[in-house]
Parts: sequence; C-alpha cells; structure tokens
Amino acid sequence: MSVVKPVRGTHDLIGEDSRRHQHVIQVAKKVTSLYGFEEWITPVFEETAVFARSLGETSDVVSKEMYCFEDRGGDSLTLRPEGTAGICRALVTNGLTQSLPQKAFYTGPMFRYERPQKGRYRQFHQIGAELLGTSTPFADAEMIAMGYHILRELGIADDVVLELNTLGDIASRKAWREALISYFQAFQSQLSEDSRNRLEKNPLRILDSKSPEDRALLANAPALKDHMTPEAQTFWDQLRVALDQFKIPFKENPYIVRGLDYYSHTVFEFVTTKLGAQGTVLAGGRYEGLVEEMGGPSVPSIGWAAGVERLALLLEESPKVAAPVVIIPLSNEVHDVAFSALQVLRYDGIYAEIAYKGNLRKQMERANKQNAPLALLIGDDEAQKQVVQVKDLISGEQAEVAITDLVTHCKMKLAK
RNA sequence: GCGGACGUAGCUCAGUCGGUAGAGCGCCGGUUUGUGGUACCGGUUGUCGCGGGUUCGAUCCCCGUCGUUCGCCCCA
Repeated sequence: MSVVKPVRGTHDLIGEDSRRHQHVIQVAKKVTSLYGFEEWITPVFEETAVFARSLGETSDVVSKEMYCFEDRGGDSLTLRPEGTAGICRALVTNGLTQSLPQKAFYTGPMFRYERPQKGRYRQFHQIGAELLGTSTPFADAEMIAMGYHILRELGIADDVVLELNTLGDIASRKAWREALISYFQAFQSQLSEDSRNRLEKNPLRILDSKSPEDRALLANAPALKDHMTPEAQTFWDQLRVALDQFKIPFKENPYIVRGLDYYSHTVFEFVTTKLGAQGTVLAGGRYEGLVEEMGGPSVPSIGWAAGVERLALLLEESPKVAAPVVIIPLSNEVHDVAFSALQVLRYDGIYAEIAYKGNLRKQMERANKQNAPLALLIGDDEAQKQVVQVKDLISGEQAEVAITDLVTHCKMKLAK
C-alpha cells in the first residue's frame, strides 16, 4: 500500500516544531493584550470578492495565488490569503464602524499557491493586528512599537532591521505615479521584462525590483518627496519623530512599496538576513479605502502581519518540554495508592505521569529521560504504610513521605 | 511560473568506479533479586522517493515524476 503524502507546501507541526510555533503565538497574544488588542476569530474562507476587491485585482496574490473554489451552492469562495480583508469585512458586518476605534488581533492559517521554500508555505500561519479608525501618525508609531515589542520579547529584535517608507496620501501618490510612468516610459527599452509589464498597471513596483537593469534607472527616478502634499509631509515627519520617542530604530528605505494595493502613507517591513529570500518577518502599513470596499464608511486604519513559521525559525532556542513528577508503582497491587496519588497531584495542578511497564530500573531510566524532577516509588511496604518514597532526581536524595503530606512535600520540592 | 542542487534506516549522514547497503544518534534488552543520569555487551529497522529506460544485473547511468532546498518572482 502506498503511503499518503501531505499536500505540497503544507507541513505538520509536532513536538519541538509545535512548541516553537505555539510560543510565537502566545507571546504575540500576551504583548498585543498590553496594547488593548482583543482576538478576532474570523472564517478561514470568505466570498472571493472580499479578497479580489481589496488586495487589488492585478496583485500577484489575487491573480495567481488564491485557492478559489465553488461550493455546492455555486458560490465562489476563497481560502484567505491574508487576514486584513476579513477583519475589515467583519468590522462592517458586525456594525462596529459605529464604535471606532477597534483593536483587532488575529492568528491562524493563510493559503497561497506559491512555490514552497524554507519559510514559505502554501498553508502558513500569521499573527496580525489591525487598528481600525484612527488617522494619526502616532497610531502608526504605536503599532510599529507593538510589532517591535513582540520581536523583542521573542529575542529576535537584534536579528531584524525596521525599514520604513511613506507612500504619501492619495493626491501625492497620484502625482508621483504619473511622474514615474513618464520617467520610465523614456527608458522603456532598458527596463526588465517584468517591469515593462508593471509600467502601466503598477509602476511603483518597479522601485523594489532586484534586476540590475531596473536598479540602474532608479537613482534618477522621480522621488515621492518632490510630490508630497503638505499634509502627507507632516504625517511622515510626525511618524518619524514619534518612532524616535518610542526609541524604535528604523532605516528609511524609499523603495519599499509592498505588494498589496491598499496601502497609503506608512509602509514598513521588519527584515532579517537570516532567512534567505524570505527575509520579511513582520510587515504592514496604513490603508484607507479597504473598509469602504466592504461597503462601510471610510475608516482610516493601520495594521501589520507576521509569519509565524518565519518567526519560529528565528527563535534562538526551543521552549522546554514540561517535566512531570513520575509515579512508579512496583506492582499492580499498589495501583490503589498510586492512582490516588496521581490524581491528588494533578488536581493540585502538578504535571504527573505514571509508569506502567518495565522493571524499576527501566522506569527510573525513563523518568530520567523525561527530566522528571521527582520520582515517587510505591511498593508493597509503602502501600501498607500509606507512604511513598519521594526521590529527588536532581540531588539523588530520597525521603519517605506520608500520602497525606504528598502534595505539600512535592510542592516544596518543586519550588526549589 | 523560471533556473540550479539534492532525495540512502525514526534522525544526521557515509557507500557501492553498476553485482540489492553501513556508521553515529535514537529505540529495545542485558551487566543477578526494589532505584536513574556514566560505562560496557547485545539486538533492532530500510520496497537506497516513485515510475520508466539502458544492462546479464541499477540504490549507483539516462529520462520522467513527486518532494525538499537555493536563487528569481512574490510575499509573512
């Protein structure tokens, strides 16, 4: 019989992988709660239109990476490729546009049909946060500070650089975009093929091209700063001052434009060099029209998302496995005492395991492998006297303890 | 979607200039009777990713395929 395989680009998280993954999510939940964020749990699939409209029809994610399917009722549904669109949809459907601002944290699987690589999967997991309904640059700074806080808490802040840019407001961007098109049109023949295709649709993307022929042209390309409206300029200035006040180090990078179409003003990426081509670890920006796309009012917002797998890969060390107190009954006849000891410990919140097979020596070996701090030996004599031998596996000391004192004694031992 | 590398025990990997394969780790058991961490002894496992071709014979060569991985692209 042939062995079934996991689907390409999916992976199982078991043991150490699971612990690392879980650790990232727990830290994110803890940190975001310090900033007033609550978890929103939204569906893994939505109507296709939710993503198609919001991410930009021409973006790669929409045009070639989505898992779309027709359900039995004939509706076109899509497994979410990212989290922001669903959050905006939920904001509108739940009438929360009446009570802004809203702070949403989310986590869960996302789906993109891409060529898998390390740190890049077809089903992957993100943590993300959206601050909906604020238009001040201080909100942007705080959101970035929150992202940084998580990286710091995970112990990877030093492996990562914050790259920051502004796309200006709509008016600035429009003027700049036109300037870019006319500039690059003059050099059309020198552009890479990809960039020639992008020229009309999304000329901003040429800016983060890696191809040398494009890069050569970038130096003299029109800069946004020459097209910024005074309002957009103020926003950008205030953001940078605020980041300094939050003491978040950043590097300005005028070439960050981001792949999803909905951004304006602030865009940023926390980038590492330790993951090869998959260096972006936490990224986001400000967006304005998204909630309107979902049929709501204009709700200026700022958000970011981070790849859980990528963060887990960067973790220096794996979270430890919990170590149990191990109860070793020396015969089936003492199960009476052993099981009640087991249950008393667990009811008191102590992680306890019981050994069923092997001789005492083997059981001790196993307890040692599990890193057990204590082994509780119960033989016929002990059962008779209603005591257990409590052996401290670190010091090697052993003491006879009455069953009635077991929990207190174990707690005292474990506290050390 | 494009280009390159790789695919051998649970894990990390060696190997066969083509004659069906090994090490370390792990796992199991033992070194006498109710006591671990060290040491010693013994044992354990593979359709050598899958399919086809060349060959007397392929895990080793060729082609395809699937998967992983690096870069591009894209992105978290």
